[in-house]
Amino acid sequence: MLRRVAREKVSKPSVLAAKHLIELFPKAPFNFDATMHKPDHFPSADNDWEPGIRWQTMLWQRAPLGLKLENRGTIDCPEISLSIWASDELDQDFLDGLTDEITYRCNLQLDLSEFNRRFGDDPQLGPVIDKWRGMRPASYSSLYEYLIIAIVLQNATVRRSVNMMQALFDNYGTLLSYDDRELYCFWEPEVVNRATEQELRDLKVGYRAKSIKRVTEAFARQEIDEFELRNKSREEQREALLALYGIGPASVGYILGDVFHHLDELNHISPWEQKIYSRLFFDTDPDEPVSVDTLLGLFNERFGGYRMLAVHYFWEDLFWKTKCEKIGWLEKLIRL
DNA sequence: CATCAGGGCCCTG
DNA sequence: CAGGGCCCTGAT
Repeated sequence: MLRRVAREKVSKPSVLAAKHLIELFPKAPFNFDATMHKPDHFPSADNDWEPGIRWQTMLWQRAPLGLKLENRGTIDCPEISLSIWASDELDQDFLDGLTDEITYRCNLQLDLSEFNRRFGDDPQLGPVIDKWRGMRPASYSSLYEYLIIAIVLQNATVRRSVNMMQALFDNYGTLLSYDDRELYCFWEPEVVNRATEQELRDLKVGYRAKSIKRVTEAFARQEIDEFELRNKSREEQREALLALYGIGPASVGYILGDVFHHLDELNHISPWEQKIYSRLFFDTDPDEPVSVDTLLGLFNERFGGYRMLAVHYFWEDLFWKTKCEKIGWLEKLIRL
């Protein structure tokens, strides 16, 4: 049987000419870089970062946008300058809605004071909070987009996830040009919904093609609504997400934390995470990790109410360190 | 060259 | 509820 070769899009980028500027005021304390860049995320063509600046594409109200977020403040007096590029002029209603959405996704109004008060003196967490004070978990994507990211993460090394994501952008994304750079913007679910499972398979996503297809279909048919889900309970959200084909407890755990901001969500620890936590909290050899139950018990006892947020601080701290220093034991666990 | 596990999940028995 | 299969890749 002949296999169709995936079509490579070689279209020129669409140039976004119209520019708008908005000031955002996150709730202090706010750490710009630790919120706007997560070194544990695999690099993808829809965003870029350098200290003080994050570029991010965004599909909002069917309009592909180029965003640039720039740090204009300090941790205790935060301010973000948000530049927005679009193909056409945007009206005030659109900009207001967009501002609200970015504020939600990036968790800009999160009040960290109780967390800081409660754990500021913790011998292990306290120093990490001091170091990253104002950091918060954030999602830069819609729920649909995050689900796609979660699917390409499954059972793959980082390099493979990067390749799968790039192939999807090349074929279904929109290449945008703004602020002297070219970044891909996500597709509307309808676009991938028109593709066949075989077309997706030809992008070397493997058996994930079926999951991508089924999840996309659920959004194209509007069987799942991110904004309705935001107002439901954590368990209702969990149930709705688990009902999606190809989405299991590991993906749901990330989504409840990053997308829906549940700061106490931590039920699932995958084997590679187990090794890293064992080393961090019990100083064990990664080859002989402590049990998942032991780890969950420890988190529950020490960080109850903020399990996900607390672990997020340790986790990000570790991955920031890997940016500038070699951590031998960790490199084996993060397979590139 | 072959074999295998990987930042899961589904399905089967 | 334990375990096999799944796509592809790069490490061994």
